[in-house]
Amino acid sequence: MPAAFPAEPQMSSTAEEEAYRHVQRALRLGRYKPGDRLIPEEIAAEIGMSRMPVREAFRRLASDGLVVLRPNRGCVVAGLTVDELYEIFEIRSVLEGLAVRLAMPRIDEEEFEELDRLLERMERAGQSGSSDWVVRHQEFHGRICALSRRPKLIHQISALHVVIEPYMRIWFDDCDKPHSAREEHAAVIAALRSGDELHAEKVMQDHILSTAPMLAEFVSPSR
Amino acid sequence: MPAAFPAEPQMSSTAEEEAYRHVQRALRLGRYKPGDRLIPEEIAAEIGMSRMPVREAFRRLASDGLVVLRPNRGCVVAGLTVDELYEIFEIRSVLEGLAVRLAMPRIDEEEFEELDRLLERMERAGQSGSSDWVVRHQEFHGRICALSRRPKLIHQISALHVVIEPYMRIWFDDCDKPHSAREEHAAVIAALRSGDELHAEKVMQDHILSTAPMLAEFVSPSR
DNA sequence: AAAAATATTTTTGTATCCACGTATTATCAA
DNA sequence: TTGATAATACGTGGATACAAAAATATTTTT
Repeated sequence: MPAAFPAEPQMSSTAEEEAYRHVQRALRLGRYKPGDRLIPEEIAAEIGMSRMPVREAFRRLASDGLVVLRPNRGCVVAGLTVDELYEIFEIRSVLEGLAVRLAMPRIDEEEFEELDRLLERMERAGQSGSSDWVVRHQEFHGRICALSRRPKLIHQISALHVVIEPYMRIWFDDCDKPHSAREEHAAVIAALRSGDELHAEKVMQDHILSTAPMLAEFVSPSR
Repeated sequence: MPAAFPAEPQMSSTAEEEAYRHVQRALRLGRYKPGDRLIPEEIAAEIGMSRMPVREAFRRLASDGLVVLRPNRGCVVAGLTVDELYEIFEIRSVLEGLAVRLAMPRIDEEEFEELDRLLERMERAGQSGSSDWVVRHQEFHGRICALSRRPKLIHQISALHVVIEPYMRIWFDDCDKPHSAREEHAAVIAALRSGDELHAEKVMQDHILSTAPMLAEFVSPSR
């Protein structure tokens, strides 16, 4: 339910769900900064409900690693240290590597064309400097993961994309340079076409690991 | 905070935490069966609190994948299908494989002796048929993970161990046969001693993947 | 007797209330 | 002025209250 990828359509039936979506969205867009305190009463007022559903939403957000909940001291926006950021990318590398390996046998020509299309869309967003490059990028990775047909794997990877999303946005906004993303992602597609599962897995791992250092510069220095 | 491994010592300061521990423990021990409905009021009464903290604990347990929460219809114990069980073991294989790779450079002779001790303890528990073989087994895997010094990685792996724990217990209880576990784990230690990171990673992956089919027999057939 | 409709009970979701813990400010002594 | 201490404001955790939804039991109808 963290859901970076699937763009889940369903309308929120409960107040808790609405609170969860509302705060998660704000966090992904970087509206709050790490360390900011989230006061249930304020957020509840924003979306017209009482504190209880918001409190419950906080629990889920804490499980997702988006906020930190300390007893009697409330809810603060989680931030990543450089080490934690690298760690997340290490984890992503093996999880998405696995996803690629599992996806390979399920990709037909039609699917390759879809991946090419997604790559193209990501590139266009990148050219225009629009920050929905980040969303397109998630879509690209998400599409490959989806092909693995492993719900829990998809879910976990998606959750990690949510956690790093604010940093991806900062990174993208701060670098006009047309970075090497295009070639790297094209290389992933090429590796998938090669039919060599282990090779493709490796290419995805390398792609992900090569991204981390670029983001690391934009992580708040210490803590 | 799912915590299969670290045997966190801290006393529960909040009611929510106590509820979380209480229910998680019951689920791990297999006291409830998949599909069982958990009624907040009942559990609250058991441990002497109101249903609010229990509700909140449910949210976390749902994030852990231990229960399923459906709006307006309460909380039911999650069960794994065969596919889901295999999927979890696939995920474990790459995560724990990564952990082994990262742990390797940090293991000294003293640590190897500790691993041997843990292997021995696991074996003794296995011989005596005591079902804390499962706990010893977690300790062994947990020790290796801990050496990776990657908090989030450790946390995720630990969470997966919690999810499969009930099935591990059923499996162990149902098989008096002294299974191949001893050799497999000894092989992991040997691979770590070899100093070849990629080899050790592979050995751990194979070990984990080879376990899945044995457990799969004890998963309720369909659903 | 089976199916449908209705009433009743149970349980869930959310709001409100209160006591306690924490942070902040004000007051005072060195 | 600075550091300790007391007073105050604020926020959190948890209990309780109540409305709405689901599940269950009951009655009615065919």
